[in-house]
Amino acid sequence: MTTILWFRNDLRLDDHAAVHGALSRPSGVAPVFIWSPQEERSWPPGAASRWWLHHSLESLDAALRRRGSRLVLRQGRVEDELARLLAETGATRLVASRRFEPHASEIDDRLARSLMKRGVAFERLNTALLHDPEAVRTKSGGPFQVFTPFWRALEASLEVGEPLAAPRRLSAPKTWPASAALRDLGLLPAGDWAGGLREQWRPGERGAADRLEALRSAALAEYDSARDRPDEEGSSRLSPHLHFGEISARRVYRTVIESEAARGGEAPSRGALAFLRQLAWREFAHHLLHHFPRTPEAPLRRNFRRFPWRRSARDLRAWQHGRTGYPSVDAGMRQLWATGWMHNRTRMMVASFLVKDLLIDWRRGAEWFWDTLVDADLANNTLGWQWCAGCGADAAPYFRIFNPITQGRTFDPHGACVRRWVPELAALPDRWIHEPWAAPAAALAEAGVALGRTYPHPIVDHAEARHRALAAFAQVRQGDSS
DNA sequence: TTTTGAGTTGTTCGA
DNA sequence: GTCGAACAACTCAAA
Repeated sequence: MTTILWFRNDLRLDDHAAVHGALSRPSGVAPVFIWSPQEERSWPPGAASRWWLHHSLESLDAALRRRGSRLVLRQGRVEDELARLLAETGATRLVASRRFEPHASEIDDRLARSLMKRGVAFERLNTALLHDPEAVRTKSGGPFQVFTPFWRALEASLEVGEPLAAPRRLSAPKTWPASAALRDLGLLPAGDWAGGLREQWRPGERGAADRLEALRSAALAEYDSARDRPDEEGSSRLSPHLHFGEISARRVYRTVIESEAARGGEAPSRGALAFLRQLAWREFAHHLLHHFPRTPEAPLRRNFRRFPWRRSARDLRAWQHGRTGYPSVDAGMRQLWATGWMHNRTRMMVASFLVKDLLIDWRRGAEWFWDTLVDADLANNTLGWQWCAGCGADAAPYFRIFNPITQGRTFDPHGACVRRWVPELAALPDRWIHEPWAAPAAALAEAGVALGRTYPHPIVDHAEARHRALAAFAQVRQGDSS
């Protein structure tokens, strides 16, 4: 008897209920991954995500080989490939992690029905989240739409048990099904632009565990304050690892809690609480996506359907390429392009700039992030953009418009981020680094900056753009029937 | 059913 | 330079 262990965004062996589920019966196990981007409809993994996936699959395969197994790779429609795999192995059981993306869970539901007819059980286990979106409910039985009550309710009921250890061995199936070669999946970019990614990241379970250990041993103590500073290494950088399931949220949660207990404090430190809150936002994002499956494409608040977004391919391109003329915005966008990642504060700032200063539809921003982020995650990306645009759950008030100069001065006071990612401004003194247009001609000349030539003039005036945004947002207020 | 309190991350203005 | 208030109204969640 053979069990097919179907890996998706759960590319690990540690604390993996589906792996344990597959091993729970005396049978051979065939671990498989099916590459089927055409089935992801409008959200096929972007180039940065594919780069990550390539290396993560490589890492998982190596881990499986150390345990007497290996990863079978296939590509095509999942339904067809699974049918073939079942035929090739004679398996009667399929085990996988539950997926929460609306389209993916539809595919899985359909598969479960068709497999049942053929006498094959499709077992899906929640390996991705701390909570079950169906189980956490408001007192009136509905889903939560505000973070704080959600987190309170979740904390009250949260029981995170001892994580499951990775298995020592996986028994091989009687016959190994055919496997594609990893490089044939075509996940790596054609041109070699991934150098920045390679420098910054180590996809796979080991890389994830190292990040968690760095958080536990050092960053957690300062997390409360340092996490808000893009010019410091204060954030956990666990997001891509969590997205691909190279580490479980349960493992992360338990490690933080146990580390705090070992520290001997009365209660978890401020840093630990702040971090767990961030982890809870990931839960909340999945909770929302599960209960409001159309939010990747449509605003949660209906009145935003009539929002007067501007269409400007030129402005959108300037934003994407880090040529808005606002150094803090441009630094973030160029870092994103080079490394597949951006600090959370910078994400908020560049998102506010696109949505409020440029009045460009948040979906254009979400699409760009989707294609460029190594941690692109439908739940998190959707929540983040809707929050910023003011049209989602717990949305930012309409008057919260980030000032890129103020944000730069507060969170990157010496312009370290700007100097690194916008090198043509590197020689400017701190005083002008976030607003080169205000610098005296002599200072610009001395720093080798010629505005409009070596670095663009601002594409909008922030003060004017702010007033324009306030007027536009006034149009979608409730009670305004226009 | 109605009421009440509260809501991640900001900026500007005027004292 | 620092500080508090204003920016408005809406929706959620619970009592």
